[in-house]
Amino acid sequence: MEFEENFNLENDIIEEKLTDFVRRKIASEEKIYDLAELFKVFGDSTRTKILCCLEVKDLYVGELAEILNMSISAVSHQLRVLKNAKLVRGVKEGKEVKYSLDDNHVMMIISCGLTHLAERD
Amino acid sequence: MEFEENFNLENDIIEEKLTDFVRRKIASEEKIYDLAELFKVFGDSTRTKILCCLEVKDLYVGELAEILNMSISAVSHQLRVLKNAKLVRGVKEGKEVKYSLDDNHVMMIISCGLTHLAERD
DNA sequence: TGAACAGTTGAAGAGTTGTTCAAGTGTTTA
DNA sequence: TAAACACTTGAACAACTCTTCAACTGTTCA
Repeated sequence: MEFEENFNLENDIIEEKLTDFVRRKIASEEKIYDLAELFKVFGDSTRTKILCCLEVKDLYVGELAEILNMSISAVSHQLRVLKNAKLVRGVKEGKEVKYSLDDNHVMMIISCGLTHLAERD
Repeated sequence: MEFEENFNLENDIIEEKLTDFVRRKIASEEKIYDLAELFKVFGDSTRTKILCCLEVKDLYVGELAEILNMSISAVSHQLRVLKNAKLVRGVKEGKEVKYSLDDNHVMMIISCGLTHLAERD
């Protein structure tokens, strides 16, 4: 009885230690949150397709819309999401806006994912 | 008038070529879809946190629940998503199920994202 | 100036997602 | 065998997401 209490207590301490141990080892709450927010942006095939297109060539919104066979409005909405995540950049050229990738990490992340897909099957 | 028609036609052709050119250069519709599905899995901080924990140590569902301060049910639901994406693996050990990372690409993708976050600010 | 063009933006609606709760499975222990 | 344990599963619901539509901004050209 007394022993069992001690045993449980010890278990609790070990349990506590494990919890703290893992919590201390992983990235901070904030970093993991930002990371998930970043991946969320890649987690839509329209946006991923836009990024792939922009790797090939800088493009106007209308061109992207034609390539993706989507409305200009839908593309524009997604470009805003990509712009907020600092994955693309838009430069006004007269009436048109030319978009390009903002960062060379973008395609690194994408090819990281493609490698995983290729090797998991 | 005739010239203008030709000119427009030529424009259409050039336009067509750009569209085809970019479409041919990018990954297939299916690959991009799968890629987005993969990133969607990373795009939730609970799941990303689970992956980070499992990098530190193989863990039981209950341990994960305690570390993340979540219900066992919620964790189990997310583990199923991760299992379906072949990112984690669960092995039954008596009453308990021990989960581990299924693939060494998992942490590569995560650190790819962390690098991007670190260098963009 | 005004009409056409290229793109942005806000609201709305259908669809999706993540958590909770309650009920279930399968294993162990008394 | 019955109770306890460690999960899993399905339904339900609130919160979020993506596209569409209509209205808007800003630029060009006649």
